[in-house]
This record gives sequence, C-alpha cells and structure tokens, in this order.
Amino acid sequence: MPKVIPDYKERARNSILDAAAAEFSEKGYRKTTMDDIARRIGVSKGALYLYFDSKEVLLVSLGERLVSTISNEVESLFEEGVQLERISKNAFDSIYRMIQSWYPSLVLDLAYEAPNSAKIRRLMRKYTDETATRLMGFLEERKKTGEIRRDVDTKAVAYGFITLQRGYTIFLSLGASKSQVKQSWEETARAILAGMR
Amino acid sequence: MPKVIPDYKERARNSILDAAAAEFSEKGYRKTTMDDIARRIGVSKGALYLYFDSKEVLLVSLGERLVSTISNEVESLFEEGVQLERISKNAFDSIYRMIQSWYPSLVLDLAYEAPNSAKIRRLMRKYTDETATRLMGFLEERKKTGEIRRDVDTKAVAYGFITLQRGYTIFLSLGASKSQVKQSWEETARAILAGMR
Amino acid sequence: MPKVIPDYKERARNSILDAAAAEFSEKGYRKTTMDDIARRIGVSKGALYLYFDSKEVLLVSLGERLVSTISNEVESLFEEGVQLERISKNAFDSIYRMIQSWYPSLVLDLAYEAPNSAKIRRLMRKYTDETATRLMGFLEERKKTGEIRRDVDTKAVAYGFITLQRGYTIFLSLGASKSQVKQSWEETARAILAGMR
Amino acid sequence: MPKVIPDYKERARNSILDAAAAEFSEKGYRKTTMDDIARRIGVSKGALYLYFDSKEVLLVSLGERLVSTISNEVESLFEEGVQLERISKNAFDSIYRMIQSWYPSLVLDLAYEAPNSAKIRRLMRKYTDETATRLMGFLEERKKTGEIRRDVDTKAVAYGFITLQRGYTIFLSLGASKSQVKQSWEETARAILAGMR
DNA sequence: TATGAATGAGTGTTCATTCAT
DNA sequence: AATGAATGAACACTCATTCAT
Repeated sequence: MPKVIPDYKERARNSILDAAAAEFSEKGYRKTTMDDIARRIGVSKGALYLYFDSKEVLLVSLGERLVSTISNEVESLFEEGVQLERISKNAFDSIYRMIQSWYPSLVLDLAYEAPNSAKIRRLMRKYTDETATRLMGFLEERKKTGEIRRDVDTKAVAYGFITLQRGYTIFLSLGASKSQVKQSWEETARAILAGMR
Repeated sequence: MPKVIPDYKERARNSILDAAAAEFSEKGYRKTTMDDIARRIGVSKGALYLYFDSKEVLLVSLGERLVSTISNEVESLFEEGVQLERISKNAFDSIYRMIQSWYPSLVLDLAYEAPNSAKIRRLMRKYTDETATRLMGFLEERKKTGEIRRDVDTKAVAYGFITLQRGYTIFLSLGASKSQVKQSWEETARAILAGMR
Repeated sequence: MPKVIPDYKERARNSILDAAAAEFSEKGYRKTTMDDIARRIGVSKGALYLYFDSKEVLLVSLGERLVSTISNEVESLFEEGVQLERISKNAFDSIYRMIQSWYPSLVLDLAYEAPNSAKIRRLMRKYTDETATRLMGFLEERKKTGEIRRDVDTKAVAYGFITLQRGYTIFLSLGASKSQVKQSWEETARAILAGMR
Repeated sequence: MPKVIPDYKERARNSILDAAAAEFSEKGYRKTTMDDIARRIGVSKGALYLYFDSKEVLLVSLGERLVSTISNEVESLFEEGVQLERISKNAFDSIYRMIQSWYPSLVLDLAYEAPNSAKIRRLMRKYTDETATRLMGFLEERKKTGEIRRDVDTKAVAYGFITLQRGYTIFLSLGASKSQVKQSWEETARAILAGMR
C-alpha cells in the first residue's frame, strides 16, 4: 500500500471493504475473522482498525454500499415510457449484477445480524421502505396508463417484489444456478404483472 | 428425566430439539450456546451429547423436522377439487402456522449455515426440490381443468412460490408484522394465479 | 484438581484467589494475565472463568477477603482494658501479618483500579469507613479514662492512622525492609498517642 | 510547533510532559495511550518518540520533576526560626499545591510501576531518602531549641511524615475531599509534634 | 523536525466438546 | 444415563513502537 496518493484513505477503505465482502461471501459474516480479511490484502489486523471501528461497522458499511447501489439501479430501471414487460426482463439482470458485484448473501448476513444491531435494523428498514416506495410510485403510474387495474394494492405487490428478490438471494446462496433463478424470476414476475392487468 | 420408560430416548431427543428451537428462535443459531439449551431443560451440557453429536446436528435435525412437516402441510393444502383462490388464501395461514410452530428464522439459520455444511446443503436441496415437485404437480393438474394456461412454466412458478415464502421469513425476522406480510402475500399470490389463467 | 471432595468448589475458588494474589503481588494487577494465574495452578485459562466472571471480579474478591480480615484483626486488637501503648506495639505486627498474608500492594492495586470500577470504589469506601468508625469509637472510650484529651478530634486522627497504614504499604511495595517500616510506625504511632494525652 | 527557536527542544519536551501529566492524571499511567498524549497537544504519535524513548521514560521524567519540586518546597518550608506548629499548618497547603501542580496520583503511578522498572525504583528511593534526610535534619535542629525531646528517633518520625503524605495521596485519589484530608492531616500532624515535645 | 500508516504481540473472554466419576 | 469440571482453540480488539516519506 503506497502512501502519498490522492484519495489514499478512500482507496484503502474500499480495498478493505472489497476484501471483507469477498470473505463474508465465502464463509459468512460470523465465521469470517478480522485476520482473514487482513490476510487477504496482505495487511496486519491492526491496520483494519485504522479504517473501521469494528467488524460490525464493516458489515454496516457494506450494507450502505448495497443500499445506495440498489437505489440507483432501481431508479434507472424505471425510466418513463418503458413497457412493463421489458422492465421485468431487465430487472433480473440488473438485480443479479448488483448482488454479484457485492456478494450474494450480504442481505442474509444483514438479516441475520439485525436482531443484534440497531444500526443494521435501521439500515434494513430504510432499504426496504425506500425501495418499496419507489416501486409503488412506479406501479401507481401504470394505473393511469391502464396497464394495471385500479383495484390492485400496489403497496402489497411492491413488497411482494422485494420479498421475491430477497428470496432469490437465499436461493443463490444455497447454490442455485443463475439460469435456474433467472427462469423462475422471469416467469413469476411475468405472471404477477399479467395478473395485475 | 426418568429413565425406564418406553420411547424414553425418543422423548429425550424431542425435548432437546424443542429447547434448541426455542433458543435458536430467540438468539439465532450462532449466538445460542449449548449451555443455553441445556439450562432450558434443566439438564447438563454433557447430556446433550448423549443424544446429538454436535450443535450442527441439532440444527440439521430441526431442519429435518421442518421438511417433513412442510411436506405434510403442502400435501393437505392441495386436496383435489379445491379452488385455486381458496388454496392461496389458506396457504398463508398454513405456512405461517408451520413457521411459528418451529421457529421463524430456522430457514434463515439453515441458509446461513449451508456454506459450512454439506449436510445442510443436501437437506435444503431436498426440501426445495420436494416442495417444488409437489407444487408443480399440483399446478400441472390445474392445466387440465383450464384454470392455468398450457404455456405456463409451472416449474419456474413453483420455485417462485417457494422463493416468495422464504423471502417472507426474512421479512418477518426483520420485525415485519404478520398482517403486513399476510396482505402482501395474498395480493401477490392472487396476482400470480390470475396471471397464469 | 480432584473432583468429588467436600467443599470442592470453595477450595477451587480459594486456590485461584491465592494464585491471583501471588501473581498480582509479583507483577501488579494490570501486568498480570489470566494465563499467568492459570498456569500457576496448572489449569486452563477457561477454568478460571468457571469460578470468577472476570479479572476484575478476582481483584474485588481479593479486596473483600482483605476487608473482612482487617475488620476481624482490628476488632481483636481493641479488646477492652488493654493499654494504648501496648496496642500500638501489637498493631504493627498485626497489620504486617495481614498484609503479607494477602499481598502488600493489594491496597495499591485497589486504589489504582478504583477510578475504573464502581464496585472497587464501594469496597474501598466501606473498608475506610468501617475501620475509621471502629478506631474512632475506641479512641472516644479512652477519653473517658483520661488517656486522651477531650478536645482531640478523634475522627481526624482515626483517618490519620488509616492513612499511615496505607502509606506504609506503599513503602513496603517499594522495597522497604520490615524492620525499617516497623521502627518508623512505632515511633510515629507513639508520638501520636502521646500527643493526644 | 515552530522550529528555529532557542530552547525549542526544551519547550517541546515540557509541553509533552505537561500533556502526559494531564492524561495520566485523568486515566492513570496504564490506561493512558501515547495517542491520548499526542492528541492533547495536536501532534503526531511519532513526534513523542523524538523527545522521549518510551512511555515509561515519560513517567520517569515526570517523577524527576516531582522530586526536584518537592525538594525545593520542603527546603523553603523549613526556614529557620519558624515555629513547628506553623510549619505543620503550612505544610499541608504546600504539599497539596505541589501534588495538584503535577497530578495527585503520580506517586501512586510511580509506586505501581516500581516493580517493573529499576529506574523508577531508584527514583523513588532517591526521593524518599532525600526528603527524609532533609526532614530529619530539620527535626534534629529542633532538639537543640528544646522543641523536641532528645530521645526521639527523628529518622523514624521523618519517614512517618513522608508515609503520611503518601497515604493521603491514596486517600485523595479515592475521591476524598480536600477539606476532609486537610483536617485529618492537621490533627494528626499536631499530635505527632506534640507527642515529641 | 514531523508525520501517520502500519505493525504484531498481546489480552480478556467465550464456548463446543470431552471425559472421569 | 447423567454430570459438570475442565479444556484449548479461537477471536475481536488494543497499543507501544517503528519507519518510509
């Protein structure tokens, strides 16, 4: 690790976060030791604590990265004028890319640690609520175009989509193949959309 | 614990499993200690090892109980002749009851430990596949009655339903209320069913 | 460590306390590790935690032993009818014996840790107050016999004696010889007593 | 920190010592980190090591400052011709001022670290011996004026006074109030002096 | 002269598992 | 069948000290 580089601190932080994501991904948050993370980037354990106060903070930071990425992805997914079916198709790749870019079981780790950490609970709540609101707003708009029936409870369905997405991360973390998951997602999402018409 | 009773061993095992479920439910598998479990039934830690080889085996056994229960529930849910909509309505209560009867985050614990244990991975795969097959068979039958279109990929949708159910356990474990989850489930399931007609 | 012995637990606790006292005595509380203590009695570190919740509790327990011993010694020192001078003479040996039987710098360790521990502060306060009260009561009685002038502030002097005793433990822990300390104590105590007549 | 100033080194050293005293005073030597000290003067940790070889040297240097101050104070306290009683009265304020000007528990820190450091032991011995010699010389002079009986062991009493003073620092560090300690000191010192007449 | 990133040897504490009784 | 004392390998986190810049 060179030292007099612009944004050095930022880079160092990111390199640690990447290592943490990789290790958490392999062994899960609980079984990963700070030593594992340090060793992966060839740095001493102590160095980690120069950038993050605790192992938990590492997980939370990863969660925050996840939330902000998801927000952006969802945003760009719902550009006006695009057809429902097409969005649904794109959605999977978008979600899958996102998940892979961090690590598949991050949501699981977060859910698992939530009972022990108010910070994580807050994060998850924010993540859920923001995504749901965005999704719902989008679905409501489609009511106007007639693509969705007036009597559909869009909030409930929005939560359904989020739930589905989370469920698939479990699936993936259990070793399911991408193609299997993709097929299931597309067929199920298509059915939901068709069912609201 | 009395000693010369028929099925004594069986009873002892069950009492330990119940205690384990209760403790895992409260603190999660990782944070639960063997001592917690032993203390709950007023027995020594050593006694646990007379019935179960390790803490992991405890979790696996719980998983097996879960799988067999679910199989039965799903079985009884899909009695012939019942209307799709009604089944969907009943399903949630049925699932919810099941989950509560063991403990809500068991699936989460299992998913979480899966990367560390071939046994758990096998169990989860079996659980997934069996349920999917049953669900699929059921949906296929409805194709004949015309309740479901011929071109629907019932396998993909079956996996979708399972995924949805797992996703809701995450939701519940994050503190969502039963009614919120129920509403979302019913609306989403209804949409899927309608979308297949 | 044999196991089925009457008072086994009590003995085990005491053996740990003795080892802790020996180690604290050599290196001071802070520099002593739980491993040092465990190794001294040929036991694993974990075993220590079967009997004491933390290192701090070890120190507090030692402190409690000290306080109760001191109370008893002071009590027996002040039997009625004994002459002031004789008591003063006996006092040193009594105190010295006490201190040595635990360890010289225990009071120092306690004083040092007091700012970090409410439990220790409480203990020290109790120790100080009880001893002072007893001492004061004793001196007040001597006012009646005329051995002490009426206008002496016995409370202030009682605290003076306690302070002197504590000061000598510092002295001893700095390597002063017993005889040197004894001589100083006797001459000083004699002067105080004479000065109150 | 400006650089090309006469006595710069001396000033820097002093500023570090002051910061160290302040931190040691708040948290005690052991619990104070080099970072605490550096941060207090807004300097890097590394800078500390340009002026002092180790944390221990910092404590020793503080001890040396203490010793030389005490020597001076004691010196000026015992100007010829002043009455014993008056000196005793002044002594407390003088000592208290001194102690506060460094920090109350410095002597405690030194006593505590003495077993681990020959340097500190030497320092403490020097401190003790010098003060005792000075005190003793002073008391011997008073024998000539008849204020003190010929048969008093002045050396023993001198050590008694020093001990008393150290004991009071323990008292203060345990949270005793200045007035309480002052009262005890005055009454006790008065008794000692009276008892030597 | 000064920085501050990095180190690495510790520390107290936990807990699944074993085994003599 | 049951106990519970004991183990020992971990593990998160700390901090005095170093050194390239």
